[in-house]
Formats: sequence, C-alpha cells, structure tokens
Amino acid sequence: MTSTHSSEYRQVAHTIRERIADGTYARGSKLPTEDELAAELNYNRATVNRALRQLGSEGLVRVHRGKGTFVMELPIITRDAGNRYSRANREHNGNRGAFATEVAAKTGRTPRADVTVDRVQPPIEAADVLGIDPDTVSAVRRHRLMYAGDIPLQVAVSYIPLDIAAGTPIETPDSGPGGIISRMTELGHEQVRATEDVIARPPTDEEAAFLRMTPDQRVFEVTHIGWTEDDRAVEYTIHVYPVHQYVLHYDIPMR
Amino acid sequence: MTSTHSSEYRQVAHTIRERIADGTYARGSKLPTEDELAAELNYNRATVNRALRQLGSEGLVRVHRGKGTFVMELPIITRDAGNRYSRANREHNGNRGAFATEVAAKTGRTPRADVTVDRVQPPIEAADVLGIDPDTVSAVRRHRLMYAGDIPLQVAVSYIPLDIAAGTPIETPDSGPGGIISRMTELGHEQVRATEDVIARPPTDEEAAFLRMTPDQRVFEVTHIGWTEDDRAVEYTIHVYPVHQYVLHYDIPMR
DNA sequence: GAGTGGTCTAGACCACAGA
DNA sequence: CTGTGGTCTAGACCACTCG
Repeated sequence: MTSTHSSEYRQVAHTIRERIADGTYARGSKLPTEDELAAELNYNRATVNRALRQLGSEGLVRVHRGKGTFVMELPIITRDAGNRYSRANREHNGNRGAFATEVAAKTGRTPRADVTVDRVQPPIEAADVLGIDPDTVSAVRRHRLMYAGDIPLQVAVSYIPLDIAAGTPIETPDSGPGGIISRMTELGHEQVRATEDVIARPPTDEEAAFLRMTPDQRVFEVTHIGWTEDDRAVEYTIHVYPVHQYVLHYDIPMR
Repeated sequence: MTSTHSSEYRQVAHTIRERIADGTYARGSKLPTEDELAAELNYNRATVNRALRQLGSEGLVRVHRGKGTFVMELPIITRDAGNRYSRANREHNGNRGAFATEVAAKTGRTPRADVTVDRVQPPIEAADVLGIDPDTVSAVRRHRLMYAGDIPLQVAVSYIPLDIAAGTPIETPDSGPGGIISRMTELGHEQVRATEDVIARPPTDEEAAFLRMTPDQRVFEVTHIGWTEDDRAVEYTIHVYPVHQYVLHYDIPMR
C-alpha cells in the first residue's frame, strides 16, 4: 500500500516482496527464474533483474549465478554492546562470550573463529588513538573471521600497542578465558570504558567476498576503542557486520 | 587499487570516485553529463548511469533529474548518544541540545524543527514496550522533522503514554528547556537510562521524499527507549537518519 | 523547447553451476 | 552442454528543470 505508481522495477520488487510475505514464495525456497517472472509479469528480464537486485541488496533474497534466486531466512542477530563487554559475560563459558551465545541461539549453528595474529605498522587512525608510531611495527594485529557453522558472520581487526601485548597471550590466537580484555587487565591495563562509532557503508571487495555480499549491500563498521582509567586507549578494533543480519543494541546511562 | 577486473560499471564508478578524490571534480561542482561521460570513457550511457546510481547510493554524488549530477559536500554529523542525554547538555542553550549544536557547527546552518503533536493509537511495538493499549488512543505522538537551514536531516517520532503526558507541556510543540526528558522528570518520571537498537534499511517512500534520498540509499533507524528507575519505559522514539551523513557515537561503561 | 537524467526493451554475450 | 543470472549496447520514450 505504500507504493504510488513508481517505476516498473519497483512494482515488480513490491510484488515479489508481497509474495514472500504471504508465503507464496516460502523461506529458503527458490524463486522462479528471471525469464519466468518476466514472462508471467509481462516485463523485460532486465526489469525483473533490477527488481531482484534491489531485493538482494536488502537481504530479502540471495542470488546465485547459475543456480537461481532464493528467499533468505533471516535470523537477525542482536549485538549487545553492553553485555558484550561486562566482565561477567566476558568470562562466562570459556572464551565464547555473548556474541557466540547469541549466534548459537539464533542460528542453531556452532560459532567458530579463524584468528591470525601478527605484528604490523598500525593504520594512521589506530596509531593516532593508541598513541603509537604509524611508521614502525608498533602494534599487534589480531584478525578474526567469525562464522556460525560455515556461514560467515563478521570480520574483526584489532590493534593493540606492541609495548602492551609483546610476548603475552594477546599474541596467541586463542587468548584464553575472557579474551584479550581479561588478559590486559591482568597486565595492568584494565579497560574501564569503551567508545564505539557506527557507520554504514558498502563492503570492500574483500569483505564482500568473505561475507558473501554484493556491492549493493551495506555493512555496519563499528570502530571500538577500549580506554583505561587514565584515559589511555589500549585497544582499537574495527568490527564489520552485514547490516541486514544485525541489530546493534546499546545501553545508555543517563545520570 | 581495490578493484580487480570487475564489471564495467564498477570501473566507471571507480574512475569517477578517483576524480572526485583528486579534485578533478570539485566538491559541490557539476559532473559532466551522462552522455559526455559515456562518450569520453567509451561506454554506453546506461553503464555510466548505473555507475552514477552506485555513487549516488553511497552519498558521494547527488543526481537531480533535469539538472545534472553534483559532487556532494559531506559534512558528517556525529550523533553522540551519551552527550545527547546527559542532563548538563540537555538543559544547555535553551531547548537546542547537542544535536542542534553539532549541526550548527558542522554545517554552518541554523538548526530548525517542525513539530506536530497529537494523540494516537500507538503502534504495537511501542505499546508493548510502554505497557499501554494499542487499540485505544493511549499515547501522545510527537512527530519532528529536523533541518539544518533548509536541508532536511532527520525524522523522529516519539510515543509517550497518555497517562503521563496528558495536559502537560509534553503535548505542546515546544516542550521547553531540556525537552520532554526534563518535563518528565518534573512530572515524577525521571529517565535514568535508555536503550537504543540500531538497524540500517532503505528509506520508506515518505522518508525518501522528506530526506531527499533515493531508494538505493539507506537510513539508520534508531529505536530509543527511555526507562525510569523502576524499569518502566516512558518514552519510545524512532529516529531516522540518512546513513551517509551520520556517525553514531556511543560510550560504554565496562564496570 | 532544449538539456539532462530515469527507465524500459530487445538482443546479445559472458560466467558460473550442475548433470 | 544446458540452465541461470550479470551485464552491456543501442535505441527509445518519458519526466523534470530552466530559459
């Protein structure tokens, strides 16, 4: 009912959206081919293609070249920034934490992460915030690819000053119970607050490939910075999530 | 350097992006027409059109049918959820608050809001949270359209239980210094914390019209709920922002 | 009316998936 | 090899802007 008489591809998209909503096209099922839809609805295939691209960009359908177009099942994942970083949740059930718990609950799959750790020259933004040198190898980088079963869910890259992390468990892929935040506390760099900046942007080619996204879709880029009592930034992490699968949840104290 | 040999429209987009970055096409200036670009770059106009649509969806250019395509100037606005709701900032400089201050600083224009207030049947989601009846007129709705000068920046719709707001300044468009949060405190409903859920989605037709967006772009939808000491939700607000103009900033206490 | 973008069509060719 | 989607081209028509 929202549609005025806009362009034809929008009408096609609307029609398909309705058919998905009313169950004509069931969750997970394959849509008719573009040729079939074009014939049935009396439009050119290019028009149908554009409509499907629009729906794909919203995450409602997924298009596989050579196979067909499928209605997505959308287990929306809530990323709770509060729980995520409370000590209780961090040290809960091994190293898994709130993210893994949420993923397991919502998708029924096993959370998993591929972690690689190395020492690098930090990007300028990270170096600025962390107060380290962007021109020398002054940071430990932890690169994480996270999955639910075999479904990629998130990319995260963390930078930690080398003078804090060198030779510690932070430089090992499995950083142990409570993760690197707990390790940093043990090392005398307790994080007492964090800041996060959220934007939405198209995925890079690498992100699109890993997260199985199209250039039309969007990711949340969450820049997370961990701060100590004396206002030193000790962790700089960028999280990347496909927007159509996530809700970001924040708790805000008002006094 | 990110581009592999992807499709041609992506290459065209890449070329134009570079020209904007290196100043060949200055901020605010008009791009060559699609016909000119097609001729120069040796592609069909449809291909150039698709490239420009891509750039438009990212907020890098703005297309005006009949006039041309223009490089956007992007004063990115930081919406600070922490400062926004701290009492000090709320009661600062009249009713304007952090949002207005930020807008004024970043755009050099005068912040302005069109406010309409009425009593309505609340949408189900709001009614659930607020603990009121979705089938009767049980809420005051405050609908706000906000601008910087004549540039539309944000849509916000708030629902407040009628039993709190009836006959109070909350039902007047100008709710006075500190806004409705201060009014609610005076009425014995002090908000002590808030929660926010963030998603990114395409704009509705109405939002697209007001915010001057295309269906390819995205908005942040921030669902903001204000809670009192005894965990009653007393305010349910949905904020809508064009994603390409905003950074959402959060402060997260970790202990 | 001329300039400019939005979209549609018809036809073509390519790339990937799967039997 | 066939089915299916991704994209490009050429041409056309429409809608909005501005003189």
